[in-house]
Amino acid sequence: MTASLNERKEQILRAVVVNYIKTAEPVGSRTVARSYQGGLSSATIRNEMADLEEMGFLIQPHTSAGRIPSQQGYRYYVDNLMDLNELSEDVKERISTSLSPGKMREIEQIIMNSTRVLSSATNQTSLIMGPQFRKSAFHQLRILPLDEKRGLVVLITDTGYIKNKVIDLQHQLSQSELHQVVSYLNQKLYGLTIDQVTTSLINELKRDLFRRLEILEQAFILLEESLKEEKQIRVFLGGTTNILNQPEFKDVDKIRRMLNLFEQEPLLFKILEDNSSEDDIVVRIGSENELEDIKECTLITGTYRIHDKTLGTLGVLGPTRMDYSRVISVMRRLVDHLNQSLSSS
Amino acid sequence: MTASLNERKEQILRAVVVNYIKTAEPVGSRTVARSYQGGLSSATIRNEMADLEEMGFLIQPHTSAGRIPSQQGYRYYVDNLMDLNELSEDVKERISTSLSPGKMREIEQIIMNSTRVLSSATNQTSLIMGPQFRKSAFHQLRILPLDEKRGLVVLITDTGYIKNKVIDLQHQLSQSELHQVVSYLNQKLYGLTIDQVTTSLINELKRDLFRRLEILEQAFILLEESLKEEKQIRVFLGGTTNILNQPEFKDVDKIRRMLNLFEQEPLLFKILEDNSSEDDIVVRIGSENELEDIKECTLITGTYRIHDKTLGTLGVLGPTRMDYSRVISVMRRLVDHLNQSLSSS
DNA sequence: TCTTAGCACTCTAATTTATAGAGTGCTAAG
DNA sequence: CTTAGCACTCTATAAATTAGAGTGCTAAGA
Repeated sequence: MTASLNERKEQILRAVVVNYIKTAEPVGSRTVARSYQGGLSSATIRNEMADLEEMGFLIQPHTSAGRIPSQQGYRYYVDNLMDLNELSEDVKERISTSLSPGKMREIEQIIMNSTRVLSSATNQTSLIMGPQFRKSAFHQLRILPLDEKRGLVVLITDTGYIKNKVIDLQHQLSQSELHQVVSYLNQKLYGLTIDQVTTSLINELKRDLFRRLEILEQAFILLEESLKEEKQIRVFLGGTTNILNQPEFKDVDKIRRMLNLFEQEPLLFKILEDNSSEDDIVVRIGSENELEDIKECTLITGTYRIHDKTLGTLGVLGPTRMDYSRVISVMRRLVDHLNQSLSSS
Repeated sequence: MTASLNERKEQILRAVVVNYIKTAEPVGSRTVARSYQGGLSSATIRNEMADLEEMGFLIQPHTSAGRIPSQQGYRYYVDNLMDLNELSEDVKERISTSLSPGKMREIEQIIMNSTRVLSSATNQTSLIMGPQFRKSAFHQLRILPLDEKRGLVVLITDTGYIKNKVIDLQHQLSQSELHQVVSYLNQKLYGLTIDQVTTSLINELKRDLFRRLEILEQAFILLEESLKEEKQIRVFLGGTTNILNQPEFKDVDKIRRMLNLFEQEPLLFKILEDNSSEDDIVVRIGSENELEDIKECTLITGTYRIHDKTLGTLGVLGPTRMDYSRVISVMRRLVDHLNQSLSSS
């Protein structure tokens, strides 16, 4: 816990942060003095700023430049100084229309729309992880015979995931046999989370069933496969090009590293998963992030849920100099809308 | 048709192209002289190069630099001078293993694997358009009741597409009613391409069916919707970061334009569709491309098919200075493998 | 004790100048 | 027709110069 600042220092720190977020240029004492309510000379401000630097809230890029906020400075700002700004009607509307139900029963649709809104309303890159398949509860399994040789397995979870997979039915099963198997499985698996459907459970069921039906090997293999395949989850990205507008990414090499990161889905997944906490919204500034590649970035994540059950996480990733107030406001509203529109369906 | 060149000019042009592709630096007369079989002085080469420039095959960035190939130069090289290089065992293997059947029944899997191989083997950005849904033939329609209120429509085409969509079944249909509708539709639609399933045909069927069943409005709406939704097609991208390694993209602004293009799926679709001709492989150099944004790029596309029916198109996009020989070789082999592995399933 | 005007000092970023080197075109001789 | 030789051009890099923003410190004033 860092010591708290007196009123005046707070006001100066806020001025520096706000200004720097807006202009991306180091902020000098004169600039702060101009915006300071009540009037103080730049010299006084200079003294205070020197103090703030010594205390670790500000940084001087070089001797004759203004100050920029340190990571600790941003942190103090977010925790104590920032006030959330009211969203424009335009943004509010885009959020509601893009999540308007009716059109969308598919969860993937909702997610992709969310990335779009999130990135365009914040001018940053957004990433969204859909409902965690592994934590969804098993709801229904169906097998549709397609022709003599092939069938379609359809797996449905309580969070609205619908996975399908074509499988070989080499040992031909009769309609009624198939039906028996399917209803047995549905009965046994209903309500379990996908994580709970372990290999050993499957084996147990298999043994159980074998007594009654003998040609099921195939059916089980496919079940296992279709589950395994979904262990990794999809992360959706939006507005990746937005980082190119940020002056901190004028260096091609940095751009490369970022874009490279964006192509590695497992990493993105890890980033989001690490941050899905009980709190609705989490702000991780700079080195507060675990992952080396984003230690110069800020990640703001929000978790959406349905009846207190965590479904997924959305995130905004950008330079530490990001408009915290705006991003958090947008995130707040989007999460609320998501919670609402998912609960109502 | 441009005039053809004499042996010596061809040899010089080839040397310039090959060298420039390799080094990305303008090629001087000395360099060409060194690699010239049979020995000629740089002065002679200089004269020839001056001729080639006047004829439009070479360009001089500025007076005291070497030459680089013009668009026309590349074209001549590709049409007359290039010999396809043998692929390394490594690449061959990656192509076959990534397309090995068995694992993959899903067409999307195959496509995504192809993007990966294509971009990594060419060091360029690859884009692939899957089987054109609209041109696939209707195969089967199924409706699975999920619970009282909802059903799952499953639409299957002859090219292996499986689309599903959850729909409301507000006016409740009995099992048998549903069954009647579905089998009627299957009978009527079988074998038509999706493009042929027009709104007017649907309306006709509707009228026809209304005589027998009255509560079908819903079912038809969903059919129409699920078809409409798929009008736009997915284009998969691979290796988008590869353009950052190309020296012609050291300018952040160019990068932005490119990445922006990559985010606009409809444009990518148009690019690929424009180039899916009868020819297997098409090379479009620079301004031969329609789209303004890629007039400084070369696009090499390949079309894969099954029994002479065009399924989809894959492309490699990079600067005009690209290793034509290698890209075409990789593309050739990948297309062959695709054709083969799709025909066999 | 706190504030502030004043001033010398520092450092960067932009601009100018100088320099080296690669490559050319032309000429004239073989 | 080929080629050695040479003056010339142009760029890219490095070095030098300059302008300006902002600081820290001092000393005087409230």
